[in-house]
Formats: sequence, C-alpha cells, structure tokens
Amino acid sequence: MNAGGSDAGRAWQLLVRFFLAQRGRLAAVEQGELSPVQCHVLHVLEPGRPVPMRQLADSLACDASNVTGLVDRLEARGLVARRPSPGDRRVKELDLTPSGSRLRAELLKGIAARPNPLARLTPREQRLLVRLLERLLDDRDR
Amino acid sequence: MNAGGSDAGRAWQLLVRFFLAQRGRLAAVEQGELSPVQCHVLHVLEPGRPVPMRQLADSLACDASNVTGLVDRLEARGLVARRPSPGDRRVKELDLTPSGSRLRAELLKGIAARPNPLARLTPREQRLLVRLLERLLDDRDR
DNA sequence: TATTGTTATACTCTATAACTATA
DNA sequence: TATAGTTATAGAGTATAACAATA
Repeated sequence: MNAGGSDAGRAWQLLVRFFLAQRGRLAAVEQGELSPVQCHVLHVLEPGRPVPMRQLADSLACDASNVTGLVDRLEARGLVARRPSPGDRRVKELDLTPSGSRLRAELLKGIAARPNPLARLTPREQRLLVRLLERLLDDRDR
Repeated sequence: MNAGGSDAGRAWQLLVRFFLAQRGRLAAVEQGELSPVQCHVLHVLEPGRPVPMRQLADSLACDASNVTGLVDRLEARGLVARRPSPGDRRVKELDLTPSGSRLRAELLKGIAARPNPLARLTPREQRLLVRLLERLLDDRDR
C-alpha cells in the first residue's frame, strides 16, 4: 500500500482530528454571539466583496436550501444584506452591512487572540506551520 | 502590536480557516453514514477503552444533555453500548460494539485514504506538517 | 452540597423534494 | 432544459433549565 504517500494521509488524519477537537471553540461561538456556521459566513464574506448565495452554499458544502434560512437569520440581525446581481436576475449577492463588517473584524481579532493550542510550538515551528498552511490554503475560498 | 507572538495567531487563524472549510468533508459524512459529530464520537472511542458520558461531552465541547440523545441514536444503531461504571454508580461508560469497532476502522481508513487537499505539498513538507501536528495534538484527547 | 445523567423545550443546522423565476 | 433561490418538511445538533440518583 502507501509507500511514500502515507505522510499526506497521516497529516490529513491529524488535521481532521484537530478540527474535530476544536469544533465550536471560537470566542464568538463560546460567547453565544454566533454559531460556527455563521462564523464561517462572516469569515467568507469580505467587506465590499459580495458573494452569490450559491457560492456560499458551495463554500459551506451544504445544500442551497439551507442558505436561505441561514441568511434570513443573519439579515434579521442586520449583519448581511441581499442585493440583486447586476448580470443575472436569478442571482442574489450577499454583502456585509457596516454592523456585519464590525463583527467580522472582532471575529478575526478573536481568532488571532486565542492561539492557546499553538503555544506549545516554538516560534520557529509556528512560522513553519504558517508557511505550510498558507501553501495548503492557497487559492482556495476566493 | 504583536511583535513575536503573531505567528501563533496567524497559524491559529489558518487552522480555523482550514477546518471551517473542511467541515463535513469526511467520506463517512458524504456517504450519509454518519454525521460529523457521530464521526467524532467513534473517533474518540477506542475499542476496549470505555469513556464516561461526561468525558464525551467535554471532548465535544457541548452540554452534557446533548450526549444523551446523541448516544441514544448511536446505541439504537448498535454502534455503541452504555455500561455501568465499576467505581461510581452515577457514571455510565460508553464502549464500542463489535459493529461500532468495524465502522470506526473504516472511518479511520477513509480519512487516511482521502488526502487530496494535501497533495499540493511536497513529500518533505508533508513530513514537516505531520511532525508539527503531532506535537500540536500530543497528550490531548486521551 | 456537588456531580452524573436524564428530560423538556426551543432554536439552529442539514438534506430531500417540489416550486418560481429566470437563463 | 438547466440554474438560482425559495418553501415545506423532517431529522439531527445545541443550549438552558429543572430533575432524580448518587457521591
């Protein structure tokens, strides 16, 4: 079997284990402000870069029907807004409101401010990990 | 601001981004056999190593009341079994059934067999990542 | 008194299927 | 015909609060 390809498998297994273990451990989630999925939406939505509903469903790896209710709830809280797409009248694009942009900034700040699980790595190891993850996530989600 | 501590924050942010992006993309989940949370339970439960319900709730970072229904469903499918704890009569320990053990083995195999997102790293980078993640996950979850 | 697990309740997330309005 | 988004429905995950049994 895997002679040479086993490291990718092992790394994948460790990453899966990591994100299973960390599920729901975001500051905004713990404070009850946002659900994990809502965090994802605010994370994907960059200010001034509207995203079609369909694209959001893809990035969530879920059925399109879920996005309707999800966006309904975020819109009811004034965090996002639906806009008609210029090119295709079937499409609705999603954008952050000023309030949503502020919460997104707090979310990112909260993520960066909670590096607890990574404290056990040396600074050099942390830099290595950043480099590897950046390559891993390159040209993804945008 | 962060002079020196920023790499941990950056790495943390990238890991969060990664697991948000990969949520639900496990073979067993895609095939509709298990939910992400059920995967976590089977992952945590090693054969022959019973785990108290309370400990399961901790590892899921959720309220203990959820574990009741979660375990009910897994037990109804014959994957896990509740056993009284030898020491404390309040405690119920959870163990895999033979059927659960088999599904767990398939789950782990499926995870290892799906390293697609990691193919973009060189073999050397993959080994580096494995080393870092192993240090990251060391003495956790057991 | 504190802890383990349960129940009741309410809300969110998720998939499937059927529908509409566009393309 | 195909696609974007919605609605209806049902099942699963989640938190809070109250409870029984045990420590």
